[in-house]
Amino acid sequence: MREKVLVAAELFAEFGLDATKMEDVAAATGVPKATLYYYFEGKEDILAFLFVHVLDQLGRAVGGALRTGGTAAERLRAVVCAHLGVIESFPAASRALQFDLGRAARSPMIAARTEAAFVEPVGALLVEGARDGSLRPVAHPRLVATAILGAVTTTGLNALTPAAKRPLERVADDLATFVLSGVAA
Amino acid sequence: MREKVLVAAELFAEFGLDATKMEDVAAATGVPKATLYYYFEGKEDILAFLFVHVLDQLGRAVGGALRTGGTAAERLRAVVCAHLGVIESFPAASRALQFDLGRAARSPMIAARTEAAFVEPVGALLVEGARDGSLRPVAHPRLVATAILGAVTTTGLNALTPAAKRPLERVADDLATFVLSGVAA
Amino acid sequence: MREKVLVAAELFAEFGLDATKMEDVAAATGVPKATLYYYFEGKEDILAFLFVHVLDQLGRAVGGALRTGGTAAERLRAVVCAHLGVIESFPAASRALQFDLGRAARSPMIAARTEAAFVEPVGALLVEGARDGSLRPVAHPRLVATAILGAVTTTGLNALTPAAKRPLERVADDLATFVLSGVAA
Amino acid sequence: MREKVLVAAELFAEFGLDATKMEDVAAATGVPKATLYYYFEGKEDILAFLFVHVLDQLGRAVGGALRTGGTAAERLRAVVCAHLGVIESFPAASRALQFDLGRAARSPMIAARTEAAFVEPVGALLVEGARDGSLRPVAHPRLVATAILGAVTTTGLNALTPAAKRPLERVADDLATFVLSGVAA
DNA sequence: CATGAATGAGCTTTCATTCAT
DNA sequence: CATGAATGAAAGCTCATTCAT
Repeated sequence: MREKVLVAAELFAEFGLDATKMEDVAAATGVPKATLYYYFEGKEDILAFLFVHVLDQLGRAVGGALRTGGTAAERLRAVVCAHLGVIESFPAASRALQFDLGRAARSPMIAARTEAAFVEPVGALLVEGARDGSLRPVAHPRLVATAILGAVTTTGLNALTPAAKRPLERVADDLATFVLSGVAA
Repeated sequence: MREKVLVAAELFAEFGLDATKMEDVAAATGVPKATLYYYFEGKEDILAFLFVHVLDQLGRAVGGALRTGGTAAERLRAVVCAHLGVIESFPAASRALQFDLGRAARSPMIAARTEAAFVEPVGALLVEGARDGSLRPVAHPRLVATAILGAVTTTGLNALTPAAKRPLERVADDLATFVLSGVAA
Repeated sequence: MREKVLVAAELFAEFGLDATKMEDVAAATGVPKATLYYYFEGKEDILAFLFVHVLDQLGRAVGGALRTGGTAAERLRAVVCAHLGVIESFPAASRALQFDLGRAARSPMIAARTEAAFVEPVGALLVEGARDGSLRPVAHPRLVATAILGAVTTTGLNALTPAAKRPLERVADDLATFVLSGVAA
Repeated sequence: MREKVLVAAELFAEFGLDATKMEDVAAATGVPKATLYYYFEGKEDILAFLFVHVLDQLGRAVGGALRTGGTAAERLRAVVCAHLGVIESFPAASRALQFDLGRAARSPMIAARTEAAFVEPVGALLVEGARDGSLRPVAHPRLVATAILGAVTTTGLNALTPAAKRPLERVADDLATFVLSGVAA
């Protein structure tokens, strides 16, 4: 029942929270406005549901990539691919999420879930990589993990979403190489 | 006169475009609502003014960094520092900008200016670096430039904006190293 | 079954008809909303049930007082006491009733029952008293009966309902004396 | 400007607070809905304005009657006439007021103003009458003042408002006589 | 008999914006 | 130039009520 609103992600992504009217969500889902209020607290609650859905997918994807065998470096590459895969699967919801990523105060819950789904596990992976020798030791793993999150998200949204999209693999390859090796010669 | 609205950047950053009422802007600036309409087309125009202001600063900062002497690699490092500097100088406006970065369709003008201020010159720098041998040749310079933009912006907003944060230099150093060398050993 | 809603009188008295939601009545009585609709036509029907209940009590109380032996004056005193007794027994419902007493058009049924329960019999008592010599002849018995109704109701609700209530007897005594002798020396 | 809503008293009196829509008030006054909100906090604020208006009139009328020369008894008779006069002048608003008289908690302000406009001064008059010998000493002046308020209000609304209204003087005379002499022989 | 689930129909309120002065 | 006053246009949300089970 609640899942029906997933098709409204497109709306929120395209127009944002405020420009998306409950009327629109009702029209897009075929669920009467009053019924939406029967299942959700309000508009923000619907958006939160969408976000949690995407972040859960991200968390699962990242988790799966981490459980891959191989060195930390190999697994980090897998994380980048998995992350891009989620963006490709839920482009609208991912874009919607991006809007509010910075607005941390607005929803501590979102910030916390982002932490748990990405920053925390990737930070740990960086530490692990420094031990197994496949990654360079970094002074502040979480800061770098955040940088990776930003790089992948921004690139993914720009390269995958629009009409003329490049194949996922190409982007993933370029991006993973950038993350692993940087741009220095 | 128009500059007076800069103090309202905080509002837009904190609450977003729609949740920020003209009333609030009037209260924050001390300029009567009707007078704001005398100087601006409307609410969006005020926000655009804010964005253009930040993007101009960014463009100038990036341009200055590019005119620095040294190899492309050295100048890229300078770009990262300059970018972080702008975020530190205008944290609120930068955060506000971040909200709408993904909402490309919303304001093609913003997308164009972001291109001109960052993606385009940094992409060119990457190509130049490949020639002078200080940077690794990359298949898609703009894609990598976008990744850098995302990495710096996301990290900058997370590491610099909130209260008790690390010194700019530390963040800049870690981040530039990540951009140049990646995380691989 | 239907009597279960009597506990909701408090709600109607406190908040009025419109501000009292079926939800609230359901919560207060423990009877599910849909079940209330099984036993009542709707919200107004529930309120009507409450009113009829009180007015029946009032009618019975007044009737009882009238059948008391003694002069008309003595029986009028008994009526005042009985009326106050009903208000004391059903303070909430009495207060709720007061709200709608003036809104005559809203419910002719209520007006009719008020007539039948009080104005009519008390008016007759006044006429009777003029005959037996215990009461002063009045030009318009119903008008005076209405005045008595207003005096007792207003005083009763003000003196009995609130926390620091005086004993019923004291109020009844003062009030009956006022009704019988007025305030002239 | 604010006075324009006085013509809406009829609506509130006829239908009550909740059944009277802002739309109706706008239509009745010719003032656009949004403009009503420019001058009033909301619907309740408009009703409060109406009440205060009537209570001020009542207070003034009572005050005027009290300043009349003569014994306390004579002045009490004047008070009853003045009170009925206010009801006759503002029948709609008076009826509207009656709805909420019992709902004290809802608006302590109304209760306080009723006190100040009627209960308090009339109570004092009763005490004064006991001194000048024109009125019978009563144990609880305020209680009796409340009874008088109820008698006059209830009677006034019932006898004056409806179509077939009796002349004010007749009602006033009967009522004043009842208040002064009661119904006993 | 009872009731959980679902919804149609509105209404209050909020603002961006305008314009006479 | 600047602004206080006024308002048109919307939209979020609530609830009484229904009905299948």
